[in-house]
Amino acid sequence: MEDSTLSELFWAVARRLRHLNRETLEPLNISPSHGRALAVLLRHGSLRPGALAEHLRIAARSATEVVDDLEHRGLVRREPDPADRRATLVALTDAGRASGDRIKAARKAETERFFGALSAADRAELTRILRKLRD
Amino acid sequence: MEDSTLSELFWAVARRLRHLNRETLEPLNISPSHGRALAVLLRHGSLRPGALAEHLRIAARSATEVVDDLEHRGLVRREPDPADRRATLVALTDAGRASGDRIKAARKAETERFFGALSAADRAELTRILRKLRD
DNA sequence: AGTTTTACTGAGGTTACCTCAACATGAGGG
DNA sequence: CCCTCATGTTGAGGTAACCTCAGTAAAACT
Repeated sequence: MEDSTLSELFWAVARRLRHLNRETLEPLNISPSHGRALAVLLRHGSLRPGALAEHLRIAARSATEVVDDLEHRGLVRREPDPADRRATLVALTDAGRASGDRIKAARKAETERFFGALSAADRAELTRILRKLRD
Repeated sequence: MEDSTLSELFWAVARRLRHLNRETLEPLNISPSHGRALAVLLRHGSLRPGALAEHLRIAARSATEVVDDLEHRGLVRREPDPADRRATLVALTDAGRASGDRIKAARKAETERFFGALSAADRAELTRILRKLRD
């Protein structure tokens, strides 16, 4: 990786962060994509599969699959949507909520571990610059 | 995405960059992973599948697959390694070299387009900070 | 009432990886 | 020289996380 375009540097960092992420999730027995789904449900409460898909930016059909898996693991439960008989609501079970909380905590610790290598000033700079790139 | 931990900000940016990358590669009819392999071959010349795998940080078996695809598209060619009869060398064909050059140019333009939103000073800062995170 | 739209899901496909085992060759020891 | 062990590649088969397309049921509009 003798390369030094900004893109490649960026990807090298992304790679490290992704690995770290996988490592923090592994002991919780949760894949990154399931983790994301749990986080969304934790933030927004019960959602229809379609809405969950939008939050995760995946196709509705793929959300069905994620929900299948989570349901199979007892982390979510499908309930009929009282407002629309075509629809289903995906709700966290107690186990799911507990799992989600653990994930959130682990993720926070991980972020601190990773970006803790930077000074407060550098973190602020990075935040400022990344915001520009995001928009 | 009301969230603003540094991790999530970072991923939001990564997402934009990945999309841009896919867009630049699409008209060249090359998938990101094939593009990476071509880039490695362009930089390092003919390589054994195993060595290619190391550069791409994937399993040797997976490199076989990438090479299969590229060979099928006429972008690389397998040659016997004169130094070791167990081994094979993966060499770029003329078409592969041309394709690799086009990719390199497109990628460079893309990087400039993306990070061009930043001032020179910001780019320098970002480089400095990302380097710290990479190591 | 009839048509169109919306919500979900079965069937089946894709990409980009993986492990494991087979097979050939190479390299070192006795 | 033979035997064992290591190395390089690949067939077989698997996985995660996506996708599209088509079907069914219910809702909404005309």
